[in-house]
Amino acid sequence: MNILIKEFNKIKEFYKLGKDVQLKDALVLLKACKSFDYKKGELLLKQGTKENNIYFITKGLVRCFNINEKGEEVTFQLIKEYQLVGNIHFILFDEPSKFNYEAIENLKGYSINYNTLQKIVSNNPKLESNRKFFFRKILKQTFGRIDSFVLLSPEERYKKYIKDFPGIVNRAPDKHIANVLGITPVSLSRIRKRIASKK
Amino acid sequence: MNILIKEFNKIKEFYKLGKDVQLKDALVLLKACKSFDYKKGELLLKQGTKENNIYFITKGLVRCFNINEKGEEVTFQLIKEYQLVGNIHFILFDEPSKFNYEAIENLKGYSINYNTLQKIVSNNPKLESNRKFFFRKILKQTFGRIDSFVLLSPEERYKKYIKDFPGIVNRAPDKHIANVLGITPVSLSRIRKRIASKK
DNA sequence: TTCATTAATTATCTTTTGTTAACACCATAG
DNA sequence: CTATGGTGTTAACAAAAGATAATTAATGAA
Repeated sequence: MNILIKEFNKIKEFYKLGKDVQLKDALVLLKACKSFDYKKGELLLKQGTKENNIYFITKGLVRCFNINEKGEEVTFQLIKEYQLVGNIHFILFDEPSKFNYEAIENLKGYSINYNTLQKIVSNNPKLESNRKFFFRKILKQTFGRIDSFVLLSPEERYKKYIKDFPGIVNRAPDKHIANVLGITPVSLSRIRKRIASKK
Repeated sequence: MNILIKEFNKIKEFYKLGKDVQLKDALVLLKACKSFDYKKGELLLKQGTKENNIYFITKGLVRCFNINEKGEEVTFQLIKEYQLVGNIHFILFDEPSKFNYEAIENLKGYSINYNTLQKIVSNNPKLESNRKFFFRKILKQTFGRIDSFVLLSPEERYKKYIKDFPGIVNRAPDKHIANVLGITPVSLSRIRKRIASKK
């Protein structure tokens, strides 16, 4: 129970939910979840499918990547603890997922079917009125990211990334970080060196 | 009246609203709007404010730009006919706008206060259930844009832009287009030349 | 129309990035 | 323990982008 409270507060903080949402409101939801365990390397969601589970990560790191026509893997983003993983292309756009979601560390968390979640949320006014906060968080992240592409150089973007997502850089391979920043791994290596030599 | 039907259908198409929304549902909203007219160069919304009007553009082009600490103007995006202009930072995040919104062509359209709009929409189930389509459209655009930064080179990004937003390139100054693509105007000019010489 | 201003192109130079390949490092399976 | 595969760094070169300035083109106001 203590662990539940802790995790609930983390979600609340991360998604900036309203102060009126209490653990008891969320308990209906949490009861409908089942806990999961993925080993490093396993896939949570597959590209091209309309899989419909939502995963809430309590431990571990998820890589969201696309396999393009040339067969290359391009990492779109990295998702850490207390964030949600879901088939966004299906949920938002009713399209097959453009991404694979892979555990790049051993994972723990809770999952729920999106339809089930929808039903529970619709039947609970407090949860319903907090739905928008999740969209806001996602929109804020995506806007901030476009900002960083429009306004910043790759080097500045890297600095911003390690500031905004502390620790991630040490947990994921450079080639994935490079993808996220829109540059090559070689270039990332040089940027690192450049920054180090300036100090 | 005929013009209203035309414009309503354009909104419906652009934001991919549900097929069950009829003009009569939207009429409640449209009646609460007032038409506006801005001359080229005028500002619809100012950076740093919490202005709360929504503008629906029927004619003209709007530039959304930020003035940074150095006093430089950086264009974030260009908004054309049948799209909505609103203080997204205030509406979504309850923060002052990071952007100025400027008419770069003479503008015509309809505007409404966001609070008024909210009330009308909440009281009309058909409109309420279509609210999400606006968020979807915005999210889809922002996701697509991050995609293009992660996956494409500046040259490819430019090609994609003229494909996705045909005509815009001929209506806005290059320096603004360059900002949107995250490159310098000089670089855009070279990209143009390069593409032309390949053909 | 002319003049003044702003924008776009071109040129030059420097810096950065992409590409490819070699090499070193590390983990781990055999 | 060695062999293997994956990953990060470095090198060398080509291509592209940034910065700055000069030139040309376009725009708009008087």
